[in-house]
Amino acid sequence: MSPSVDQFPQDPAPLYDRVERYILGKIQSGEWGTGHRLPSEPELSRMLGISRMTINRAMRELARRNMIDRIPGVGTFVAAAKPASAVVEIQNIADHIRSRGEVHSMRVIDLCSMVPSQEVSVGMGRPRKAKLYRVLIVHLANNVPVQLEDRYVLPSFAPSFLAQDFSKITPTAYLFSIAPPTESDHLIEAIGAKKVWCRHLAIEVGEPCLVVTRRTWVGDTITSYMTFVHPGSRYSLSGRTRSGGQQ
Amino acid sequence: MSPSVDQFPQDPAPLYDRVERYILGKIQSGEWGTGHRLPSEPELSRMLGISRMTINRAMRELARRNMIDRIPGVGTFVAAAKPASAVVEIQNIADHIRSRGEVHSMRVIDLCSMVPSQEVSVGMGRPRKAKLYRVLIVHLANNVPVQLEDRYVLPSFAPSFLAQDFSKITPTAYLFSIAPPTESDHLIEAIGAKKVWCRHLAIEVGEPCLVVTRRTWVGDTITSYMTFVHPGSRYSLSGRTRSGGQQ
DNA sequence: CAGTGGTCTAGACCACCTT
DNA sequence: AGGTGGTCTAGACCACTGC
Repeated sequence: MSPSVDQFPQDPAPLYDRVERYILGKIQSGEWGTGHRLPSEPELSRMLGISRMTINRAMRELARRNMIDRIPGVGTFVAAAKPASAVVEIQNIADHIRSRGEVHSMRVIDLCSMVPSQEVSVGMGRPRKAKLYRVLIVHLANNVPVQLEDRYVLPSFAPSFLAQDFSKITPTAYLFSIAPPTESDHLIEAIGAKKVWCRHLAIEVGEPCLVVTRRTWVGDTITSYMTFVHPGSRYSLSGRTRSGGQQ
Repeated sequence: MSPSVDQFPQDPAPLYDRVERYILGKIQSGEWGTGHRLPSEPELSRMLGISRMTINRAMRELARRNMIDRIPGVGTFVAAAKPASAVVEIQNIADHIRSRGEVHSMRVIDLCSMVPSQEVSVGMGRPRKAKLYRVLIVHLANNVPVQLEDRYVLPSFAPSFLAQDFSKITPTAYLFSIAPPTESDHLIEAIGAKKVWCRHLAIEVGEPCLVVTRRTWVGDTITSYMTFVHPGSRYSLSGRTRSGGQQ
């Protein structure tokens, strides 16, 4: 008896989709364990009575999802399960606040052109005494401060930066409108509140803060360097992940 | 003059790949701005002298990457640039330590069956007084404590949990060997050190700690609930993101 | 050498949208 | 009715692998 991909004949799903699930079923049931060699494309094509192109599309999709490994000239194999890389998305603070039904507002503390600290200069790969635009903003949720944003921006990237009203548009949104970042990195730390932060966030010195430091690239140049300081008691990051690997 | 996809005739890249880059070029150069309607598949097929199936594969790939929006019966449009969702991966602590060239070791403080706190019971959706397996471990990097792992495990998922030697295999690795999690969620907070943590991590009460709370699923059941406590001064999370959206 | 996956084509049918 | 994307097929050629 030839195996059938049609476990649910009335299923209107595309054929390649059903082939994917047919293969996934074999893997998840354990019938095809890690490292097991799958039937070749022509073989599956004959077995299921489906065109090779359709089989190919299904397997290509599974390979993209790292469920199987394909080696030209050799064969196709069930991939080893890999740890789901737990992931946290750093959301836009304004959206995050609004999504919780709270009111987002901003208070601009400083907006100027200045020579930044060496940490920032080095982090952005700028000459020691090169000036950058800088904005210091407090983000409030229902009038309670939840984030202190300390941001430096490459003047040549955003020449009109100093003319913006950052109580109305977030620096993130403004810079995004010039050009969306192509890349970014970030560092998350727990740090005791520094004295400078306290008056803006209405917290005590030493109180645990969640600090996110982030750089954004547009092409090859670093366009912005920023630090987000959140009172630990009023802000946290969360996320949910479907397994990236197998199963 | 008909446009050519062959800007680099000696380029050995597959045709669909060159078609993708041809389209991306139009978008990134601004010639086709956000919302611009792309030529239809048959149209591009004629324009470039390439089979419709190949055009389709290229466009399907671009749609998967959210570079274009496709509406059956209507057309294909340049997608709006979306904020790259900055993302942080929560790495396996042992790998993380080793990748920095340090020596990872563990000290088991507790391994037992117990009724957990209500927070854990509720978090795992268990009856109020149901027992769970629990392990409390300190992870050390070069003999310096960097993580306190407080983990609860569903007994029916890992019946032999209490018989393991968790100074040799991490709970994460052991549970993974039973069945890789299919899903997980997580919460990252900055919290002042509680008294219980201090002796294990060699820190002072109130010192800022980076706390990650995580649950893992296998199928529909929550198999494990864990809290990772890191001294803020000795541990941080980092990551890098290529833009998820456009350009 | 035969077998594998990677690619490409021409043509076809379909459901859906717009006119 | 004509256009659009979605899918599927049969057949073809290729580079590469392993025997």
